[in-house]
Amino acid sequence: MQSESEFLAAYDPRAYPAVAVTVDVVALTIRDGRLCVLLVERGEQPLAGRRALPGGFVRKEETLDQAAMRELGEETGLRPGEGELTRVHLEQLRSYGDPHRDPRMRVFTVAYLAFAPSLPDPRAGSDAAAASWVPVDEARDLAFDHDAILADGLERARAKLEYTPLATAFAGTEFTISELRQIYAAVWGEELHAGNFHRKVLSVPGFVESTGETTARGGERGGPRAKLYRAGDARLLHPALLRPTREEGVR
Amino acid sequence: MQSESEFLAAYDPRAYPAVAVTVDVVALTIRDGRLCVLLVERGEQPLAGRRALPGGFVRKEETLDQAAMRELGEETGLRPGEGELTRVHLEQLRSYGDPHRDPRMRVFTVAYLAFAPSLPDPRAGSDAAAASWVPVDEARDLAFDHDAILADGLERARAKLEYTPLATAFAGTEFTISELRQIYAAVWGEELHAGNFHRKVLSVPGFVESTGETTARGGERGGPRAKLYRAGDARLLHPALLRPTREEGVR
DNA sequence: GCAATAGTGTCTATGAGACAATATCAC
DNA sequence: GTGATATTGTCTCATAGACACTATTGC
Repeated sequence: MQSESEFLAAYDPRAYPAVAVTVDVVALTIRDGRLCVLLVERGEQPLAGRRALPGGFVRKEETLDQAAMRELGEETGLRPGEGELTRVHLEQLRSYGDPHRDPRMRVFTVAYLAFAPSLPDPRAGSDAAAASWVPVDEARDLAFDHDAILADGLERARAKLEYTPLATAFAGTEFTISELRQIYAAVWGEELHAGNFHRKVLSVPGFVESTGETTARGGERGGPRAKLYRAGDARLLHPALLRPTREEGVR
Repeated sequence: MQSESEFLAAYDPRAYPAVAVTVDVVALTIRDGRLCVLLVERGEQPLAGRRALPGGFVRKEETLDQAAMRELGEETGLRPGEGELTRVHLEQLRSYGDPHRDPRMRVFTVAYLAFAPSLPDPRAGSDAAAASWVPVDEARDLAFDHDAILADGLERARAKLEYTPLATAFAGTEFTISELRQIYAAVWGEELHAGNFHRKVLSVPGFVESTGETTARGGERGGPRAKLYRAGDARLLHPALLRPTREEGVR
C-alpha cells in the first residue's frame, strides 16, 4: 500500500522535506454598515509592508480549531473565552497548499472563517499593533495567496447567510430586525426590501426570538421604536433566505 | 508580529518538529443501487488489517488537488486524465489535524471528496490490491479518524445533491430520469416520488439536456422506453432539489 | 406638521408535493 | 392480457416578491 510505506519513510523526520502548517483567519465584522476583514501589516521579509490575513503556525498539542482561535485572539487583543470573543463564530474554510505559495518553504495553511460582532480596534494586545479592520472592497494585493483566501471566505460567508442564522453572529446579543437587515445588506452588497425581509425573518422558526423589549428611542431620523430580538435556537434556516439578484448558475 | 517571527524560526527545518501532510479521499460511487465508498485494507502497523480511506503523502511540487487525483488513480487502478477518471468530480472536503490522530507523528490530512460513476473493481492497478468498494452503511471502524472524515464527506455529498447537478457525476454520460432518481435515492437514503421528481428535474434550467434518444428497451419488468439525457451546463440548480424528510435545524 | 422608519396587509407568480391518469413496454 | 414503469395532468398549499398602507417617532 503506497500510503503506508510512505508513512513509514517519514518515521525519521530528517529524511523528509520540511513542511510547515499554519492557520490563517478571515475574520469578518460589520463596521459602519460595511463588511470589514481583519488584516495585519507584515513587518518582515518577505513581503514586508504588505497586508495579510492574521495567522501563524499550528503549535504542538494544539488542534486546528484551537490554533485559529488563538491567532484571532492574539490579533484582536482579546482572549478566547473572554468577553465578546466567546460569541465569535469560527469555522474551517478550506486549505491551501500550492508548492510555492510561500517563497521560503512548503507551507500548507488551513484557512478559517470568523464572524464577529463589532469589536474594538485591535490595539489592546501587543501582538495586534499592526492589525486593523479594513473594508473588504479595499482589501486587495494581500500577501501570498491571501486574496484568493479572502475571496473564498467572502463567498462562503455570503452563502452561509442564506441557510444559517449566522448573521446574528455579526450583531449584538440584542438587535432589531432592521439591524439584521443591514447586516445582510452589507454582506451581500445589496439592499433588501424592508417589509418583506421583516416578515420573512419572523416566519422562519427559531431564527430570532423576541425579548419583549423595544429600543429606547426611534431611529436617528425618526420612526417608531423597534422591537428587540435575540438569536433563536435554529441551526439552519428553513425556509432559507435566498439572495435576490443572482444569475442562474449556468455557464 | 507573531506569525512572522515564527515563520523565520522555521527557516531551519531541523529546528522544527516534524509534521507531515497527507491527502485522504472519500471516493463515492453507486453500485447496485447502493452508495459505496472506496476503502483500502491497511497492510502495515499500526492498525494493520483495519480498513481506511485511500490516501498518502503530498509530494514535492504537487498541489493538493493533484495529490488527491493521483491517490485516487493509484487506488482505482485508473490513470488521471484517462478514460472514466476524467469524469470524476473531485473537490476538497476539509482538513483534520488533531495532535494525536496518527499515533506516530503529527500528521495533518486534507480530505477530498470524489464522485465517480460506477467503476470496475479496483484490481487492475498494482497499488490497488487491497482496495474495494464498500457500501457506506457497512463502512465502520475505519482507521485513524476516518470514520469522522467519511461522515463529513457523506453529509457534504448529500447537501451537494440539493443545489448542484453533481448527481450526474454518478451516472454514465447518458442516463434516464429514473436512473438519476435512483442516484438521489441511494445518496439520500430515501425513495423519491417518481412523477414529481421527473417533472422537477426537467424544470430546472441546465440540469439535464435531452439526447433525443431513448433506451433500447423498456425496464426489466416492463414499462415504456425511457428518454435519455446527458448532464446540462448548469453549475447550480435553481430552484434546488431539497431533501424531503429532514427535521428542521432547531436544536 | 413633516419625513423617516417599523410593522402589517394584499395580491400574484412560482414551486413543492399529493394524487390521478395515460401510454408503452416485457413477459 | 397483466403488471410495471415513464411521463404528463391536476389540484392544493406554501413561499417570494412587488406594492400599498398604517402607526409611531425625531425634529
